[in-house]
Amino acid sequence: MQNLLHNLNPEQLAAVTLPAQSALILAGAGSGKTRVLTTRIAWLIQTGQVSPGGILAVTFTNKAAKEMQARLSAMLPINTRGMWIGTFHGLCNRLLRAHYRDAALPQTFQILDSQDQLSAIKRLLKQNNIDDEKYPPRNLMYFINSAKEQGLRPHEVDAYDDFNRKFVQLYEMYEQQCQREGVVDFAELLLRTYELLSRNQPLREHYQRRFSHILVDEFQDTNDLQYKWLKLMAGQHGAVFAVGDDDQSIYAFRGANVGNMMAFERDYNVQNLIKLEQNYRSHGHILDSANCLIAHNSKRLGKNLRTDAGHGEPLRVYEASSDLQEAQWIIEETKSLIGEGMSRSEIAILYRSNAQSRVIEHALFTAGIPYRVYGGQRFFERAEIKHAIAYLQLMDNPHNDSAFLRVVNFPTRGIGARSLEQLQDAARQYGISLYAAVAYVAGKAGTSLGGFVKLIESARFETQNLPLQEMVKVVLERSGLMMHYQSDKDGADRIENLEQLVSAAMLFVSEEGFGIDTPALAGPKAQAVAGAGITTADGVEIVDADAPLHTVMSPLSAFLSHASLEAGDNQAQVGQDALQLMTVHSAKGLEFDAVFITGLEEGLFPHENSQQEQGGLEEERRLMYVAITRAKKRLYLSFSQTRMLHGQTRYNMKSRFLDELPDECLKWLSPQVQHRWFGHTAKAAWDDAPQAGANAIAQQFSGKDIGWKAGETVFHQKFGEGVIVNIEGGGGNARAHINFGRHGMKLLDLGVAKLQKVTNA
DNA sequence: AAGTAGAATCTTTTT
DNA sequence: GATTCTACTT
Repeated sequence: MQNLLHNLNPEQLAAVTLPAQSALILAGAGSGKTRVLTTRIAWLIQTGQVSPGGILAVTFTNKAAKEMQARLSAMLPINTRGMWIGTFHGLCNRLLRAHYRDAALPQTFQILDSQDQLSAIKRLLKQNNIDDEKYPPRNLMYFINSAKEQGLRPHEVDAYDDFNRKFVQLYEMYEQQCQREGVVDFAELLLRTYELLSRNQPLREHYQRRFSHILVDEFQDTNDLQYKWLKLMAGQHGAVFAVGDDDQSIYAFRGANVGNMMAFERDYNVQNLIKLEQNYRSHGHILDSANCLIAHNSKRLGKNLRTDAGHGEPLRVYEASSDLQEAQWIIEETKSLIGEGMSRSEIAILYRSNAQSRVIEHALFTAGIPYRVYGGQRFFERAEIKHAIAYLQLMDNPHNDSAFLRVVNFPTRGIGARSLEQLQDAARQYGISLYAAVAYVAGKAGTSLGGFVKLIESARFETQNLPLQEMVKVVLERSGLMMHYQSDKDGADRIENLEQLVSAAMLFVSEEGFGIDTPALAGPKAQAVAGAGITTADGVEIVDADAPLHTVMSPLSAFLSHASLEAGDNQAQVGQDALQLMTVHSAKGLEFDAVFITGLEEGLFPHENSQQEQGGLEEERRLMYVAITRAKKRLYLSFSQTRMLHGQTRYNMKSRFLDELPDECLKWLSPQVQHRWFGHTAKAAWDDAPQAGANAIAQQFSGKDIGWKAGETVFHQKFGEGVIVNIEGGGGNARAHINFGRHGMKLLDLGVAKLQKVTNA
């Protein structure tokens, strides 16, 4: 016991050892959140308050779930494999497999990832001759997902106008299509499980009894359905231990509702609210800046981070003349950090949007500095992998039309649009899947399609007794995928990926406890483990969904779920010591010795699209808060006067977030190019000057030229600071478009408007 | 039926 | 600027 709890600070200790009641832990950035969560579980088990089977720990990402599992294994002398630790979606998948009949799903139901879902929607629209200009597939997808995330089925959605009614109708048709095909999307996993448990009393009560302790990570990221799901799981007596940070809520755009934290406090009458405010990550100036920035938000539960570390270095702020020069500056600074002995992997370069990485990558590449970009394409999202998976999907569930269409003519086997049209007509006529409809198509089309069906069937027959990895191997050959990429001159990488799929299958099978000799199609062992089952009042035997996957599904089904739920690594070349490039979103949860936050410009960060959204600015500010709190020792902030975006040069003003940081924490670095336009370089002693000094207004220039140039920052009595975007006309009647940020774009007569030059740094 | 040229679009992202 | 989708050609 002693060793479990030692080194916890008073708040952490209080949280870990709370009585078995619901609690809300407000865990600030770098306050030891994961440690509290895992120690809480270990403590509950070690003190005998709960058995491992009584714990349900829910996370959002597979990474977080794995980390929790790993830490627990280190803390406890028991096998943590049997514990229910996973993502919302992973846990739902497991439950639905075990209770597939009650959930009205085929045993081999398959999971659509977002790509699959979008193509399913496009197919639906095309099939029903619906104008996708008027009803864009993306919007429909968003509509469907947000309805599901609120727990709403089509008939429950408020259809307030004709347009909306059409969406509702399409939502209904989409559902029918999914049901027919035996596929579920991500939101459906949650909703189906929720409905299963709310309708089935014995089942619900069984799980409610079982899970006496429910622990939730990143609670601020839960959506409405996830909140309802948790509530249902907990029942009247379950203790929910929710850990989160309202200031780090940055996923509202995908349905997360910070309001769930307040709702939780109210609904559960939470007596135990503990704030973890002691930060173990960042130096003082960095933390003070973060606190000061986030204080500008109004809707907060209230929290202020503190540290025992000293002030440390000031935040260095740099104004570049262009995005290229910003990248150049980053390189100079990283070189000097590396020179000081910092390792490259401890330096992160953050940006608001992916488009910004290109310039930086180019500069790093030219300079020969190794770097790693996060957020690229992931393993299971690669086209060749998706193709291979589609063959496997058809072998497990031939009614998956998406999978059918993906590979029916890939590699090409002479089945074109006309044959498929015929097939789709037949399928529609009989209300069956494309695969089943093949039998009804006659003539030449029928022959080539029949060949495809034979291919799938014989592949299934040949591999029925083979373990998964062998099955994958056979499928790669029999499908012709290997051959196809072998004859492709740029196919080498794809071949390599396909070979990696075989290793992935092998690894999966051994890690998930299937045994590497188990046939891929062997049914779940759950039925055999009768002891785990319970019998309900009406005599129905319930086979309990035990934690390990092999008790509820076949290796193939499990692997296919895995491919959808865990798209794999999205980081390139792991291993070598490289700079870390990523968006601010993907940096959440990580920490680095040194962090660069780049592109701090109005329109970029905060992003212009956030202005229209309710609460958009506050979310952007939380995003900035997340970015700042990633840094341990050094923080660099930069913005640029000009930037190439979407093939156009943009002139942005510096981000308002820079103005929201305390002057005494900042050190403005001298700009190099500020006054080159006027033939001389102002070399003020700015190096150590705080912002106020650097913001000094330069004297007005007079002379023959009009004295203004695009990209310059100016000051206007009424509109404040703005950036000249372009100048039209000349001499006495020159006019300029000036971007005043919050006040919008203005067209001003340069002869009339009383503008002052601003040389802000 | 398959490959190629022009047009539209473009925050953030996990499951 | 770069990708992705549609329309057109062969």
